[in-house]
Amino acid sequence: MASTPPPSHNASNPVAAGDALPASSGLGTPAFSPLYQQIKALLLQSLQSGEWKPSTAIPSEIELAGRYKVSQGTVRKAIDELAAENLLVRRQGKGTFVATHAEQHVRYRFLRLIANNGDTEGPAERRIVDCKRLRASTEIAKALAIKPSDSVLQIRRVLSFAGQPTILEDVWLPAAPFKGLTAERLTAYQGAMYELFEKEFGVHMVRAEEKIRAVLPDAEQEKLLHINSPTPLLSVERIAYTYNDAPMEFRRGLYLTDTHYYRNELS
Amino acid sequence: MASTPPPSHNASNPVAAGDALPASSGLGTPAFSPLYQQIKALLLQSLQSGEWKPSTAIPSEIELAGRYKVSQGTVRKAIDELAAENLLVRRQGKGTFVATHAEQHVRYRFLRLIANNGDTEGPAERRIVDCKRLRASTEIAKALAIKPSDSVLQIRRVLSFAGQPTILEDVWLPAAPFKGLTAERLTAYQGAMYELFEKEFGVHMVRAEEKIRAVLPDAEQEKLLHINSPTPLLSVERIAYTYNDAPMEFRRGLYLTDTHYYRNELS
DNA sequence: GAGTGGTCTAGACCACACT
DNA sequence: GTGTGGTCTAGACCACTCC
Repeated sequence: MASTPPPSHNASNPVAAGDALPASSGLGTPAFSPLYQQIKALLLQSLQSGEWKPSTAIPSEIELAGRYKVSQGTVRKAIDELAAENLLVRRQGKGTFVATHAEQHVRYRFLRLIANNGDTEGPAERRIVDCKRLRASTEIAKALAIKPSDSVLQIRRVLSFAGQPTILEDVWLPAAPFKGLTAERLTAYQGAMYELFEKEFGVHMVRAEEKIRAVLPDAEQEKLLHINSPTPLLSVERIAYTYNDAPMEFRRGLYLTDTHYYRNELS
Repeated sequence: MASTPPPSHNASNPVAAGDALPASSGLGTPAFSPLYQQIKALLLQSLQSGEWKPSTAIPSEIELAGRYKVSQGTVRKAIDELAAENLLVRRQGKGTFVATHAEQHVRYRFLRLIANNGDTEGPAERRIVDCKRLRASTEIAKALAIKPSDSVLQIRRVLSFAGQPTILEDVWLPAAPFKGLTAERLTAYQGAMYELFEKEFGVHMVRAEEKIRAVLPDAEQEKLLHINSPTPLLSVERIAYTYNDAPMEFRRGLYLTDTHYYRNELS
């Protein structure tokens, strides 16, 4: 009994690593996938499908190990990666939780604008200027990976810090997943926009890409930001993605950078 | 022999986790430190001290495990973290290597400027405008964590893409570690600046922080970038850090963002 | 084939949070 | 105390690289 051979584990596993090993069906790579990656994919599926909702706990490592018929260590490694990607949050002694935008310290996770004095507060005031439904331009359609004929919501808002309008933002959303979103609901909601998306539409933004440029505002933009003299602004174009790497938001922000700056860490 | 008790490992270990466990010497936190963190610190020390040089292989996991009297798994976890921080690079079948700026695909690791058409090429031309030695201003001294009376090197250069001057950069370095750096050596060197720092001065930049704003250039800056009409620029202030988290460079870049953009990923 | 990192397991024990 | 994640170990086997 001391020499029980460990089960040749790739035999009866949750996901077959490959149907036939040497019979590479024309592809150059056999696409070997470690067990923990397969587990990770399964966990991801449970997140995508909404089986586990933001801020709730997922099953314990031991339970998941039993469910998937693998060791706890393998589940750990899968969860480790999801935690590193900010999809899950581990809390020792309590459990592993689905990440959310609805918590104080991560509320403005994607907002990199910091006050010169180091204050890391979110905007004090959020004013919805406009919210309307229209057809996607080719640019927007491309960013959101939808057809130009599809309809989108366009939201314009101004964020202020200490009474000073600092950010002018245009946000475009595919109309279908956000059916029922109006200027009133946006104005009424206390909290970050991504928090609203999560709670009211079940859309959780996972990651985003930004393209940053320096621009000069036009007359209308100057007016909304209370700018009198010629002032360069940061143009921040963002595409935000949800679980399955599907783009779910396109956003263009104009940032005033006299009292604030955009902070980035390189490594 | 099947029940050899595993050695109560915190007894004779490389670094004592704490001299006396409950005798918290006035501090609120006992500062429990896992073994792998201690190993990580030791590895970090070998990197800092220059014992292992960039692009060379460090000892194998098995050897390190023997050296530190811990299991291979513990060494693995320490290396995993250093690899995640881009200090080490793992290569299956070959070994674990000290990260370097001197490789094609990571040469411009900290340069986030991308051509609009997606080209990810580095600058085609690098022209050194000036390189002189002077006393640190209070701003520079603060950024570099040195005394205002200390001397620093100031380098000014222009980077061009496809013949078009696109980046105007001022770089400040503490004079001491970079003794002997001249405009001639900078001009002569083929490769990225951080590659030169690494090879000729043993200074390896590990991470950096950037503050980004939109600005309007003055007359001299416009001239150096061949700008005729009023054009807003991206101002990118960077502090770069070496192993021990010591600031070793302050840099201010002015980026032309008509043909390029600054790319950032959020997660 | 020998050496390296990569995966997987099983089991012990520690630190932390709730109750 | 019980349950959860966190650490550590020892050993087996796999995948990749080079000789």
